[in-house]
Amino acid sequence: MKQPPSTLQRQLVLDAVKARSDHPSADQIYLDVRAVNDRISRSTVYRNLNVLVRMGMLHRVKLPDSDRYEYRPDKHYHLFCLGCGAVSDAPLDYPDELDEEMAIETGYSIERHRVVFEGLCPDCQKR
Amino acid sequence: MKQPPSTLQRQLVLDAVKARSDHPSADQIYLDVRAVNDRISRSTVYRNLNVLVRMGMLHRVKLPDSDRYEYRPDKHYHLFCLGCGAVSDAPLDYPDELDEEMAIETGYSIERHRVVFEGLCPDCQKR
DNA sequence: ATGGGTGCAAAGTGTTTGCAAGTAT
DNA sequence: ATACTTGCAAACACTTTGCACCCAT
Repeated sequence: MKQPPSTLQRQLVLDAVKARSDHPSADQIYLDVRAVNDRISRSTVYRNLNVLVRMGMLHRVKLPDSDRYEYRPDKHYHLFCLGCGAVSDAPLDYPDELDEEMAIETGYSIERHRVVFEGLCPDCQKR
Repeated sequence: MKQPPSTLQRQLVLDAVKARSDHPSADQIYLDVRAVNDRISRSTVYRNLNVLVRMGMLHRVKLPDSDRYEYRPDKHYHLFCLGCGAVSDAPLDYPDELDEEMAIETGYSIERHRVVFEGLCPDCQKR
């Protein structure tokens, strides 16, 4: 039941995330949205991020510093740079079987797993 | 260079974490420490958790809700219950090779990766 | 007219920090 | 003496919420 955004504000939030591939934080999205329309409030951006995530149109990435958002629909792993906070998608497949295995082993019903690789990006290594 | 805790407060914080296997949050640790000595402040607990993590005597587990702490020294994965927030260690080995692979593929220098399985624990499934 | 969405300011969490006083070596 | 640690309160970063108003159906 994926509905399209029903307000201008919602659409702008979605567009802002789509327009970036660097996993922006809520506040970066707010700033991008503000650059387009400076009458939109921070709470509206936060609220709409939550709505869009609930609708399944965006995904929230949980990182050591804060939550980030992405448009890419498939589950995947992430790389986090401890130096500059940059985030990128990891070149690894998401193994669904692992969730099933874990469910069987532990009795949990597993919805997903999240993986974050932490290290220094090439730029930060030079410094 | 693992030094033993040098103050009573530090020792109590370490003891409180050691005494639990349920990955307590900073505030739960604060409460446990308070139960032993009610003159210890919240900031002292937070500060000492940071010190102990920096010393390598404790490990910080990054979870969707807040940071948790554990004494177990080896890297491993975690299970997080979306219902009640319970955390446990996952029965899976930590593959060091994966960090090397990722480093080669991406140019990052990888320090570690963190894995959290999210789902419902057996108790929460019943509800 | 009804239900959802908005902006604003205030409140909420979880954590850190400035500071003056205290403690250990 | 020196460097480190404490308790307190205030500050912080990030996010959510109460409320009155607005908009679209």
